[in-house]
Amino acid sequence: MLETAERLGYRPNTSARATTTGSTPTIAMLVSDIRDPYNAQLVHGAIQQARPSGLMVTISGTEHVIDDEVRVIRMLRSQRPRAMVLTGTRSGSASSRVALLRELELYEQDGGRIVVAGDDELPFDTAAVPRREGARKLVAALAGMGYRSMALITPDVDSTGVREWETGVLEAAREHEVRVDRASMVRVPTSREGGYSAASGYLSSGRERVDALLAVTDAMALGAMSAVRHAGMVVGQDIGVAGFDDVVDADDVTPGLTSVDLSLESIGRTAVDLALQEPDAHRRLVVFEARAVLRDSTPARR
Amino acid sequence: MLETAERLGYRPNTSARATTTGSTPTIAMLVSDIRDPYNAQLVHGAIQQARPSGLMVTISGTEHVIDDEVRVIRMLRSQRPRAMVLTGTRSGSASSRVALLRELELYEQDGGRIVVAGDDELPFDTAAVPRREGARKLVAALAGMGYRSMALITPDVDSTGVREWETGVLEAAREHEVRVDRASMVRVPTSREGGYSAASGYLSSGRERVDALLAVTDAMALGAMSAVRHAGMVVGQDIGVAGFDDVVDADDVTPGLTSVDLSLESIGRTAVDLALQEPDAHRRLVVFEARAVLRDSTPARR
DNA sequence: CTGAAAGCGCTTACAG
DNA sequence: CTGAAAGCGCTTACAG
Repeated sequence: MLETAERLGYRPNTSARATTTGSTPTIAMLVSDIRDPYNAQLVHGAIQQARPSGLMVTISGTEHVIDDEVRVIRMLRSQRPRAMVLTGTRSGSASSRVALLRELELYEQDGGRIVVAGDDELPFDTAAVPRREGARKLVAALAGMGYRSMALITPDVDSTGVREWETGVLEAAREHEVRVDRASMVRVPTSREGGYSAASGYLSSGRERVDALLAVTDAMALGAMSAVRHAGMVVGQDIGVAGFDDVVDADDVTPGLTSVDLSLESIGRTAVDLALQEPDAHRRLVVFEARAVLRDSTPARR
Repeated sequence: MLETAERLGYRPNTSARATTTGSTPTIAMLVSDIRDPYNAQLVHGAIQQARPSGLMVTISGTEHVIDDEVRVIRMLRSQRPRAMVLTGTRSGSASSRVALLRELELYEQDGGRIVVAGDDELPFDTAAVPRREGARKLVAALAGMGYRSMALITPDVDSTGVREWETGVLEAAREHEVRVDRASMVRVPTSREGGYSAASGYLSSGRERVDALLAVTDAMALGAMSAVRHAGMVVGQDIGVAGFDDVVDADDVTPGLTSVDLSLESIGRTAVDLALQEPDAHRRLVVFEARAVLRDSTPARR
């Protein structure tokens, strides 16, 4: 009997199973763009953790706009995934936010589990990206190496993630007596180009030179590095540049880019882990360790 | 009635639907490692194409070993995905290959569609990566810029993809009277480190210097670039280096890496496209255009 | 054209 | 402990 099944290549029908159990053995991840190494690391961690439990991971693209996310979640609900993992940050009106929470609540009522792998801004179990701590550690490390003044390269969209980073930077700056020039920087798109234009704008502004440029993502920092070069200066020597996320293959850029390792892969794994745990009365919040990774783009001063 | 459904947040149950229709509205992609930009581009293309049709994309990790792939496909069959998209290359014994084909055949008998996004080495509809043409174009372009001799950095695993690349290189080399030093290179892992060790081995071998080093992936080429630097030479000036895949953000490496754009994203899209077409008596093969992208790592000679 | 019934392949509660 | 029946939420073929 069993061997007949084996011979015929029988495989149990997950869908049929799911119609009785009420859920499908999959984890649905909502990710903005899988080509972004930040997201790829999260997803990779999730896949790793899901596989031993026989769970599939599905990827759905969402923009950072809540309304779009709501639409995706509605679609996803049909699928009855065991869990949804929300990543990234989102922006949108208050009413959009209500729609999002409603959609998620309906999903939970159906027995779905919701987990956030990212910023701690939604009322669900979350594996939190340690932006604030990471920013603090970075600034502390730079201060220890003699950096006394910094300018920040920040995105034009406001989000919890960016605020956390800024808060961390400012806290550590105050603590270590580092001057932060905030006013000077325009807010730019979270991209390489954004970083480039912000940095070159700053360098040509005639403002007092700062010891280092801090960008909220590695991509922006790379743009800033190239702006520094195009301004005829040497990164590291004339001005330090640091990123965030530690997602750039350090050996591929010269000089190596100082950044902050956010242990994204572990966050992805933990998100799945949380998803597989029974829901609890109190919300679970796992915060990871961040680690400043110092490279040649910020050599010790003097 | 309908509005009641709407108010209660009703969503049709895909699993129940699937138990009657026999398949699930998902495309299952088998990918080695989603963190590899090569794979991320394929997957991104697939997601783009799948979404308008209301299809989810699931990602399963596989090593490049057939037996592992067979295991994953068996699992996946339970899911009854509408289609499976195979990527990458695979190696394994003849009997493993038989097992793979059997598993895939069972899946097809169940009404599943199989599509390859990668090398043309399996008897299914395939969106083919234009490695051979790409290699030809690269060598032709370099020959046109005065490169007369090249050494190849090749992987230690044999695969259709590598053979295609080699074939393309050799064809174009013959045509344009470029000397290819094959014997000298050891076969190395397909990684940055592999590229480094192959290149440094070559440079310290005392062999006659060649005009350029050609690597079968960008990652290997990056390793080669750093080996060149560590050998006290200047990439581009003393020796050219070229990669393949055009997956490296060119602005982030100095000098920019010459490579070949394989239109991976379109290949991902097309794979889904093929998956959604009715199976046909004759196998469909879509071959894409490759494009040599010349950058500073291979300046014109003289 | 409409509506009730049968069936998809499972799981689970229940009778024997 | 085993095995037949009911039920999961759909689709589809069929009777009215």
